[in-house]
Amino acid sequence: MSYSKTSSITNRDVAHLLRSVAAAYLIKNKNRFRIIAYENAADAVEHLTREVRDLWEEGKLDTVPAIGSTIASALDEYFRKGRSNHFDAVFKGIPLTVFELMKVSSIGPKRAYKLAKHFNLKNSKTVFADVRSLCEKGEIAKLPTFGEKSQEVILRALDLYERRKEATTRMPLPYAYLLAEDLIAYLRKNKKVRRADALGSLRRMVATIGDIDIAVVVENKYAREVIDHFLKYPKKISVDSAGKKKASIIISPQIRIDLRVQSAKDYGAMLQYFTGSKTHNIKLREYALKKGYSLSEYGIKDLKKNTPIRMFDTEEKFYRFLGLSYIPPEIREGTDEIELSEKNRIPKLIEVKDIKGDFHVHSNYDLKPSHDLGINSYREICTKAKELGYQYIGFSDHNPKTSGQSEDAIVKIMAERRRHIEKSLLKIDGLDCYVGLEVDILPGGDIALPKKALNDIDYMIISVHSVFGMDRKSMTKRVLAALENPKVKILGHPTGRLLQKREGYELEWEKIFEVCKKKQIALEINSWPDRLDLPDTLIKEALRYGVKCIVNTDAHANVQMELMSYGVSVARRGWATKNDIINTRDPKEFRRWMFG
DNA sequence: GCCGTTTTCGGCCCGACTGTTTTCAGTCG
Repeated sequence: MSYSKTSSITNRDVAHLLRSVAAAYLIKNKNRFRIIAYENAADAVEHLTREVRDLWEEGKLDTVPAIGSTIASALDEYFRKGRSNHFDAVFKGIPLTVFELMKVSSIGPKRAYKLAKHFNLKNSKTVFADVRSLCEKGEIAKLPTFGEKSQEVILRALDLYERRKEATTRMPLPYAYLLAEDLIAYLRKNKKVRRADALGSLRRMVATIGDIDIAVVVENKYAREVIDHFLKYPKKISVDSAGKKKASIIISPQIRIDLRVQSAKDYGAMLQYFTGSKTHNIKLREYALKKGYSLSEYGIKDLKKNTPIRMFDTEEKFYRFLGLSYIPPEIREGTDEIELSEKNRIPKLIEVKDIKGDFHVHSNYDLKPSHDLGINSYREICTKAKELGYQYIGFSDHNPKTSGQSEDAIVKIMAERRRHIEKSLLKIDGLDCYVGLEVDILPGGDIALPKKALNDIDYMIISVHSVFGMDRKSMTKRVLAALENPKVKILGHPTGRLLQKREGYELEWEKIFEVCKKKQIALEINSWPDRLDLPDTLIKEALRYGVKCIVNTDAHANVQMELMSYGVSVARRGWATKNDIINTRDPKEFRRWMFG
């Protein structure tokens, strides 16, 4: 089973391995709860905030939920030797092509096995082409329990799979939002639609979105009509399924839209169910079951009494009936939110209206920067900040480039910039302006600004903008060295990830957290759509360490200053309260943090 | 195979849609 070098095994690899075990057991008709156990273990590994291989090295595999003694010892052998007798035994007799075929939607373990066995498919490299040609020859339709329609479905799914492989599979949250808005506007054109919401991972504000989930309120008798309307969405490229209560369309090879219709009186249960996450829902249902209730998208059934299902028009009532306080969608990830909600200890998460300033904004002032300029002047940025209701603002142009100009020239540029800002923004009522700079962290850990220029700025955001490929240890050393500079107040987009384009670099986070806490340096939560960096799981860890964060937009144009809400949503997913975020403080307190 | 402030045994989330069947298996979310 796809054994690779054990030192580079990622959580995804392990999750895939465990899922393959589950599939193998399903094919062999083993106890279905054992199958579920392996699927749960795979889910758990996928949701870990740390590398499972690191946990294994530290002897902490048993701290992973859903991994018990059996799976732990099999994984132990797997990490040590690159293979495990236990897993090998499970996979015995199952062609490896099965686990390839399962990547195609509509092909699950059973059908994959039937295909691989019956047609003796052994070459994982050609298996998709092999199945395609079997479809085209009409061979698949002849198989028992398959048929003409199944053959067609498989052919279509193969098309999608191959087209999807070329493209990235998920899109950054803000792009998905635009798509969802367009669809909702289209749905509302049908007057029978009383309400429409984007749910699922969109409502939970996950950084990258795969499918888009939409729910609408419609009177039962019009459900069919609204679903038909949905199926005629102009951007649709194919219909995946269409029933009386739900339907799915594909709008590009990698984007599927699921629609559910429900009446107003039980819409609360629908919202709850369709928002997810899957893990949250499963845990909630297990919790309810212990109290004698069964949950579904239609409401709550009392298992002890033979009463009709209880309906809820709002989510708040749904949770309250179960003895739980409301849980914001952003933290419904199946960690510990249900336990805390039961004890009424869900924190009050930060909101957009709490934000009082933006500290990562690029202007068009030409200081011969190392990276791109913005398009608005300092004054225009201030006007925008006032419009957004901010009480302070920080200008953080990129540092002047270090090649091609002397240190003295750079010092001069910086002094001139400071004079320019002070002159042009002498008095703006109710808006404190800070002169900042976003400075590159050079590969050796130095910062890309001469010492003599430090006097002309109030604060520095330091960021890695080059040489991303360093190993964890060296990168940590590099960042720690740069954090020592006294003018550093913010570590910018701390992982350097670009969603769907570039993985972030690895850091020894405990060390970073420690220094940031000691020196009162804020970790940035960057709202830029392709960044959303710091990621939510790391925010949660940072806050546990007592580190503060700051939410910025990294705007290069005024309109981008409006993207703050995405950064705030990431903060919320990291369980951040107002108190955890520096730029919610009132101007006086903020000044104290800046210069204190 | 995992898990436990009712349990170390006896439970384990719930339903829709499709195709191939003629009551259900497979897949999906």
